[in-house]
Amino acid sequence: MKIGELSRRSGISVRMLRYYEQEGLLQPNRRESGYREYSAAEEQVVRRIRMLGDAGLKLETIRHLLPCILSDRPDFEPCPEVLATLRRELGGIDERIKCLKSSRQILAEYLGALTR
Amino acid sequence: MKIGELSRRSGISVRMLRYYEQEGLLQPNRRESGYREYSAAEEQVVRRIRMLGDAGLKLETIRHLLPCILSDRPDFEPCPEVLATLRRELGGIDERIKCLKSSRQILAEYLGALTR
DNA sequence: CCAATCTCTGACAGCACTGTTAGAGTCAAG
DNA sequence: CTTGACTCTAACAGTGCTGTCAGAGATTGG
Repeated sequence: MKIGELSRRSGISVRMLRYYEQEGLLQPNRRESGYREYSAAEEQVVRRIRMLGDAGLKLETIRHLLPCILSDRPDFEPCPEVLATLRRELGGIDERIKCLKSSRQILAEYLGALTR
Repeated sequence: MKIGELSRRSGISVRMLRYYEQEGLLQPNRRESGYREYSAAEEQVVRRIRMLGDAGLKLETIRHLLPCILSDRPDFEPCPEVLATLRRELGGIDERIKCLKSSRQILAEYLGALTR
């Protein structure tokens, strides 16, 4: 599929799809004309990138973790650096979830008090 | 307390404390010299700002919610706009938590597979 | 074949946040 | 009172992400 359709399907702007590529997160095939051609697999990758991005990971971090999101099962010897990144980001996500839950509670309590 | 001490205690840079003020999130008293003087209450506000910020809320949003984090119980008629902001941000936080949990699962599964 | 629509690259701009630096003034311990 | 540490304001810089625009080429339906 061409970039416009992928954009429509994924909700990610054409601009950002090209940016993902520029940052090394995607390598779509090209037609002779130069047009990018995305596969269904790439659509899935894009959705995961987006999900991790929304979770607060930087694209550069996501790039390091690409091997993890390209295959469901590891089929290579895990480089210790990737392992470390994985653990670090997992910790960061847990931290962020904790923050969000605290914040949520503060706001929810307040909303409850307001609407009682 | 002066800005440096607050920075040390809260872990927020002096630069950012001044930025919070610039954005209307803090109004510390001033000594005659011009030095900012922070109260213990303000330290708590700063911590909550930080928490909400880490959770992904923009400072501008946090500013709208300030009344909610300044007092534990509402003592005024809730302006409908604040109410709407509150609901909207609560929804956004829920969404973000969902995202984070999904992402966490992807990474955790992969880490599990790698270290098995 | 033609026109409307899409895509390409490259550049510029903007936002939100954060750090750093400079030059001037303040504070506090000795 | 002197000195080193702190603070003030203002400005500039940089990062990460995102939009937009311009000019050229590709695609496709009629």
